[in-house]
Amino acid sequence: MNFAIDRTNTAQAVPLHLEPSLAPRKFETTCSNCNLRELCLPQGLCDEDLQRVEQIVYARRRMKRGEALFNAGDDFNAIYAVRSGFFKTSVIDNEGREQVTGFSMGGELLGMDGIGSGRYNGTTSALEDSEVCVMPFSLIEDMSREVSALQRNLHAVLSREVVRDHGVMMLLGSMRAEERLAAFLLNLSKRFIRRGYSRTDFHLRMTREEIGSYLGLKLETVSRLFSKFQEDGLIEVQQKHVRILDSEALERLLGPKS
Amino acid sequence: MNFAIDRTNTAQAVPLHLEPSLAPRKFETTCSNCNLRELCLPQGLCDEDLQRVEQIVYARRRMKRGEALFNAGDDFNAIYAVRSGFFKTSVIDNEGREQVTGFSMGGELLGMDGIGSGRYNGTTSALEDSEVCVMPFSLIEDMSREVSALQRNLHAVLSREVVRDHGVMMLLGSMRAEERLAAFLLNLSKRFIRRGYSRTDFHLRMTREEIGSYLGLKLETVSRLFSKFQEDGLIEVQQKHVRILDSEALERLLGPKS
DNA sequence: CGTTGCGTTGAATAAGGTCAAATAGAGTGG
DNA sequence: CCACTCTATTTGACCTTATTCAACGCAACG
Repeated sequence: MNFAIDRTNTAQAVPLHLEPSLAPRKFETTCSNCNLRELCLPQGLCDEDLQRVEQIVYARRRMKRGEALFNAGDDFNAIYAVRSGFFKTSVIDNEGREQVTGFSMGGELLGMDGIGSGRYNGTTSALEDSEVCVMPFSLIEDMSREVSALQRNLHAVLSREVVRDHGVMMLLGSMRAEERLAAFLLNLSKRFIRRGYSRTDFHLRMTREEIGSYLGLKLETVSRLFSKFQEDGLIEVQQKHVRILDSEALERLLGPKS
Repeated sequence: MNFAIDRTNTAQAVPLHLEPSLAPRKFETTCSNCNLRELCLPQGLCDEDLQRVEQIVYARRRMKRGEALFNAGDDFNAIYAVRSGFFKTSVIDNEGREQVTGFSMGGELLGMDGIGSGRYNGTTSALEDSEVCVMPFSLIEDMSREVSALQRNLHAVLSREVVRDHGVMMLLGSMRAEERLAAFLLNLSKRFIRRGYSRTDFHLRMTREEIGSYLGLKLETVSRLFSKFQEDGLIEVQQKHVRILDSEALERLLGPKS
């Protein structure tokens, strides 16, 4: 296993997929005045550190719905922070089966699966028109040697990704279908709240099939469960729009085996 | 979410669970002459860096079978490298269900799930008498600011943990029971090979129930599959001893859906 | 040599998957 | 703006897989 990452070029590096027009420049929105700051890599940094860290954002990239931010196997250069929009990440096995490993929204980081091997392990694509901050990883490494608060945050972010994944394993390995969907909805709700959206009303950006893949269920099962939750008065669903009517009951579903 | 890690004490830190007898000292076996070096944190380091990095190993800890290295919720101080033995890590949900998230053997690192929150997220315990190297995380952070090869390795290790977890999600979310067990056996085999053990003959240190938890199956299902694989001439099982007779056939099981 | 934990096996059951058909929307080009 | 297509979703009927419940065997250990 070889994880030589090309770090001969750092600040000068121009990832191939970036248009020249996206070369380094001052952005209207910097980390300092980004409203996602406290959910993102610069979380908790003091002003001075923040000034330095925002230099890491080498570019912005706008994505259209359906577009891939990176594909499994692509050379790893950068990690990305979601500035707006919604993403899914998935891995494909030898037989072509897709497993969605996560959905990402504002402030969350993408591409960390590429650090270890120098190639992205999964494919990440936009589920709606989106924008990301491009952060060349070599810059992050350089700067985190100097700004220890950044170093700490980077480690924390990586570690929390591991913790998140263990939660998904629990979901996939130990929960029944109903519980999985309830956990999924509550998790989305919680993340929307932190971003200032409604805790009860939201628009799912992913299909039933993508939800199913993430939850280890077939799309028909997901659809049936949505209908069942609706019949039971827990939620209201119409296509991609969901309203949570009784979140306590959803929480209870996660509870005792019933 | 708060991930303040106490780093007021670094080299002086004496984690509470360490006996005074385990205070820093020269070890018979250092990283430099550890045969697991290339599977572990110091992978690929030059001699000079290695000298410095082996200072990180603050102590060794011997573990008896069944003993917990750390429990979910314990304060996070250190990550651990397995020097010998075998471990399982699991998380427990609100309703007391256990999900095994991984099994670890020589050279693999434990406890990285604690970095983000300052508390270990899962419980790791020894499945046989074992020994670990104790590496206080604050030392690792300090040194990885100075030794960039260490920094790179730390990031790589964390990232590979994420990749590994995504593989498990694929297994749990998309594979059928037979495929899961086949994948499990082949994965163990591969890891044993790298450590110089037989690729075909090994002793499972975990129970059927623990295998089942890891694979998202019930222990009876695991037992039946072992029997079936044996009937089909793929393996020979007797209790915890397994011999792989036809690894190509196991590989094929992972293949097309049959 | 009984106890205890772990593993195996069988029969019945339930949960979710598969297959199929109908419907509803969203997007597209005329 | 409307008709048309294509895709996503819903729902039903049936089937398969893995679980549940239960009994029994085995091996280690005091």
